Amino acid sequence: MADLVYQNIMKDLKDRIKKNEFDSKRLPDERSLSESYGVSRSSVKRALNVLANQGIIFKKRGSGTFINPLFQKNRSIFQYEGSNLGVTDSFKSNGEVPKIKLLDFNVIPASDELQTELFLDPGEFVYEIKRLRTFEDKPFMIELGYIPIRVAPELNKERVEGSIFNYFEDTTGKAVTKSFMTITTEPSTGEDQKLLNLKPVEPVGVMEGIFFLDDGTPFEVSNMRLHYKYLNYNTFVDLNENR
Amino acid sequence: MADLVYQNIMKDLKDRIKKNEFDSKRLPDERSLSESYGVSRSSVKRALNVLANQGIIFKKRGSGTFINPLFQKNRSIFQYEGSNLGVTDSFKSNGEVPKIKLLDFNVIPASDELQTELFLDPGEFVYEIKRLRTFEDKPFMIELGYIPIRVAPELNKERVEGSIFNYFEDTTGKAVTKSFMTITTEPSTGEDQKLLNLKPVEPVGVMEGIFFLDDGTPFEVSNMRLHYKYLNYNTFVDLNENR
DNA sequence: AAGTGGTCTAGACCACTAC
DNA sequence: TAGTGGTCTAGACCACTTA
Repeated sequence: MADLVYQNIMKDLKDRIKKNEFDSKRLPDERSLSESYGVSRSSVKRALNVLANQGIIFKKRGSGTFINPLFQKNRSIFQYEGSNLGVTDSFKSNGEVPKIKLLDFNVIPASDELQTELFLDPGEFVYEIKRLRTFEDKPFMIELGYIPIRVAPELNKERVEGSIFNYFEDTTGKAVTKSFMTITTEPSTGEDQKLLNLKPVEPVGVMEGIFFLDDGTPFEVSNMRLHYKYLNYNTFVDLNENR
Repeated sequence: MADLVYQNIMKDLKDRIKKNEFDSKRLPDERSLSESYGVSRSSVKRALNVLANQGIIFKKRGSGTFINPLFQKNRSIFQYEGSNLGVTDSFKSNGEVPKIKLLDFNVIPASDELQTELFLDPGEFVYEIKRLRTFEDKPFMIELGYIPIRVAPELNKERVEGSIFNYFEDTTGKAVTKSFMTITTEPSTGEDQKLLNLKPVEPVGVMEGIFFLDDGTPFEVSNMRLHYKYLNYNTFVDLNENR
């Protein structure tokens, strides 16, 4: 894929961590890695920072770099890692691909709220796309998305039955790379129970988000209701970078 | 507080953005900023990367660095801004202070799992602290935490009835600044329903995490069961793994 | 004292955008 | 072609941990 030094090192280290190559839970020091990979220490640091931001490793000044023991524990099939955005890419694809059933597809005027969130002018139109995602014949997510027609004028019924992000990137070369997300949970509604095969006592996880293209253009507002067993959101927070 | 070059520049730029100083929505180029701040371009880049990772600016190779219009137009979407890790500080902004009811407080040998997660040697002890958090007399969270006695030897019953993070920072000068969290949801158990005043059909949000000190020392493993109306997690994701 | 990660510099070259 | 952000280097010095 990429030919970037730091990304290659990052991927290599990730693989080696997954293979338990560093049984001591400790990585070699940065200067050694720099030498063994034949790159500058800065590039090693950059690779390590990416892994640290994903919560895979953490660094202790003065002592070394260590593998996060929580990283491989508790992995469900569907998992947001902060390293993927869309649903399609969030599956540990062991060959099996999630499927989509289109429930509803309309073009409607953007509400006030959507105008604000998608940065639209009054009177602009959006696609309203309601889909049910299934995996191995089990439904796990009801997705209600809104995409401005101005941004993606070529959507149609057939195209939204697959990954919209992938279709958009393939045809325009523009990728969806950023998102704001809000995660909450609710008791399931009658519709949730019917579509997701839930008992009344079983809840849904709700993920609401705005997705952006790399240049900052808002691309989609999405409301995702997940079967509670599939909500598994991992996140690493570092306060030093948040203010 | 900090005397770091990139953080000072980051804060300064954030202030200037909030003051609408860059009316054109476009920031000066990196080389100009480097010169006007009297620092290297690398430091400017680092400051800009932090802002980009917070979704406040977007960088477009070849054209420049731009302010996210949503940040100026609707800053409330950026709720994560200034957010804190601990429960106590999350409420401070509203003026109200949450209260704590201590349910259980023990010192026990660390289980194998805790040894792994907190980087402990066999035979080490941890505090087991079970607390109920209430806000305006309404309980909203059951918190089960484990803290190594080696890290915080001076805890006692009285002290864990307040904010442990704040107490620890006040007495040692070391702050809890990082966390790795997994967010899920579950139907409520009988205990949840009793303590959190939930109906059987109402779920809990579950946040499990390890909290770290700034130097990377694991400080606490925590399992938090939240009244579903209080689980509200905001996050910004940027696929471009910068830094 | 030795070893570790953190910060910062000065500069080279590359990739993309706009004109 | 000029200007922008992206990547990468080689090295200096600092702050902290461990022995």
